[in-house]
Amino acid sequence: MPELPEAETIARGLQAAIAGRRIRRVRVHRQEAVEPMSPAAFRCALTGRRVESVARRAKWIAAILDDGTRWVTQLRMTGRFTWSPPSALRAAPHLSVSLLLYGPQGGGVLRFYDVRRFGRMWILDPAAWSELDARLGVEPLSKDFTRRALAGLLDGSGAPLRNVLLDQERVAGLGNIYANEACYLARLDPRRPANSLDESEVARLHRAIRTVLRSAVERRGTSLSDYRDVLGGAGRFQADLKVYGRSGAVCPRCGGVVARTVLAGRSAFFCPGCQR
DNA sequence: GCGTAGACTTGAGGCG
DNA sequence: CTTCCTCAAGTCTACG
Repeated sequence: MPELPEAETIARGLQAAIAGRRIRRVRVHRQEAVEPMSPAAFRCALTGRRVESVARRAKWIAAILDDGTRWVTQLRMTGRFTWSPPSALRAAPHLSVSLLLYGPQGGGVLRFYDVRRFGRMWILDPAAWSELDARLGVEPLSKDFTRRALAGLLDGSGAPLRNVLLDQERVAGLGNIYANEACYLARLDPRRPANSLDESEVARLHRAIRTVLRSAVERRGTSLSDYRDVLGGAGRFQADLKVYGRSGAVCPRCGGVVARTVLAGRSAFFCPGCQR
């Protein structure tokens, strides 16, 4: 599911829902979700803590707690949060972790679901968080992500462009949907060796990455199947997809036919007519 | 060091 | 209708 725009939408939703509230109760329904911590240690680390704020880094969700630790979630493919009033509803299938939170304006239940069970949560002290943060590449919507910075990242690799854009140690937050869409918008063949781009092509790609991500954040992400925001709302960027998941469709720019190929074991979509 | 294949996991959709 | 096969938003590990 979630790439940068989906994680951003979820983080903003969590900030609105739980920032300032205190965690009263924690239940771990699937212990793999918190490994290598034990469920008991995880519950103990969170219970009684106040959530100061919630933000996104790359595709990770990080809540800062009042003891200085970070409660970090990696959503992977199908991880999903829901926020609901404490009274309401029973849990649905695939529930991994649930928390009860209260604040001055009342409380609610935060639930973490994950059909495919890849999603994980950790409690990190400041040093462990710094280590994680340092391992991740530049935020593509930050001002550190310059054309020059992108050129430097691409120069280091002869692998296909699409694969390099997926490398979280280079650019942090792009996943398969937006990497493919950015290549399309930049009119670049995703199979091109990353280090073969000239200056104007790098400039086009830089602009395309930012345009695609900003637009997808504004649309609250792409809902192809599982992804929903914390209140259950779908994203709307799926209507704007030009190539991802659209092999055989007509290219809206040149009238060619969108093709699918496999790069490093994952689908790549592009229009052979106008991506060079 | 670099790049790719495989593994993890469950469910949906296509095909016959 | 059932069965089998392929594929899926991510990332970590193991090889060549």
